Amino acid sequence: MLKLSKLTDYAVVALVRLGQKNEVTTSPVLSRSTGIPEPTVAKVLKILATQGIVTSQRGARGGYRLAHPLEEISIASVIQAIDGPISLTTCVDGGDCDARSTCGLGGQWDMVNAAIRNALSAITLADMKNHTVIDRLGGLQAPSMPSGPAATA
Amino acid sequence: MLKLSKLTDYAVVALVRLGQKNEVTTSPVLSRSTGIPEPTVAKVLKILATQGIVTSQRGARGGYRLAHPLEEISIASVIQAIDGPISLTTCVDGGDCDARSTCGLGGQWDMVNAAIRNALSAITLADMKNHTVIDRLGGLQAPSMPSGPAATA
DNA sequence: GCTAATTGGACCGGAACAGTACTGTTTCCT
DNA sequence: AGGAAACAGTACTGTTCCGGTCCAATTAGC
Ligand code: FES
Ligand code: FES
Repeated sequence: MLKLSKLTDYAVVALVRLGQKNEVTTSPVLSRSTGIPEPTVAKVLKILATQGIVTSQRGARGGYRLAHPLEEISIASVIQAIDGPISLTTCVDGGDCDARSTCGLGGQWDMVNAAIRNALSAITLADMKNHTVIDRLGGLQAPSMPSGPAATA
Repeated sequence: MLKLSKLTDYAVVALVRLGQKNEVTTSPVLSRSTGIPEPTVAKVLKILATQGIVTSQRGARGGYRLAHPLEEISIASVIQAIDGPISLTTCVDGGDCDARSTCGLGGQWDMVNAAIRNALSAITLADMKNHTVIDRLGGLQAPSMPSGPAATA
């Protein structure tokens, strides 16, 4: 349904919360503070650690800390860390599409895909925290639409 | 992975092909012309028919025809017809998110979701056919990005 | 050196999707 | 009228992927 996994949603919440208290934080603490189930938030942080979004400190008195400030972490990077690369269709980036030769849509999906990716890259976690997403998206509505699409609902 | 289902990909290909020959076309013909397996393309067209994207003519010499010109069919409408509504996270539109009260991201996802939806609504199947997607997306890149996000890869 | 705390990685169950098959209904052509 | 062609709807099956759980590796502190 063009939806991203629930893990990604959790990741954003956890990261924003991590950015508010700028110190090493453990999974249980983050779980209590966000309301996300403890095992789940732990898993999310584990993945984020492997992707370099957060740095981890093992052992007692360990925990997680942001690798970059919130302003430098884009939504896209979080999505790609959890859900994998942003690829609307299988045929972007030379995917193994069955109807490659006959479809006639050569590479147009790549454009759409890149547009989505750019939009998501422009939004940072700081925007999510400060509720300033709308500012960044000001130019996102299609600029010129001569013959308005009808079947949009 | 923020990917839309393969059926949607097929639907776009089939619809563009349908728009090229502006006459009633059968599933087998469309299958041969697009390279999509016959049962699959049939299933896709059936769904599109129920959603009013195409009109169907039953019986011998029957087939499918576009209900609207290509210029009036947006990518978003096709996606919604096949994959259901565009909802990035479960918490858009009053979803049953577990951490609603504690997450602190009140409604920001709705903004992001709406942006994606608007972008996809601005692209029509005619743009896909004519390879003019890039034109429509010219204003999609975020306008101002003072402190560029670093972790974008 | 031992214990406790915490991350790291592997495992498993279940839901959603893609694809297939079958039956029924409608329409055209002979 | 009869048969063939094509859509409509439903049901089924195999597979993939997400979500969650469990145990092993690692480090700080006493
Ligand atoms: S290459 Fe995938 S549909 Fe054209
Ligand atoms: S409402 Fe879903 S994460 Fe905040």
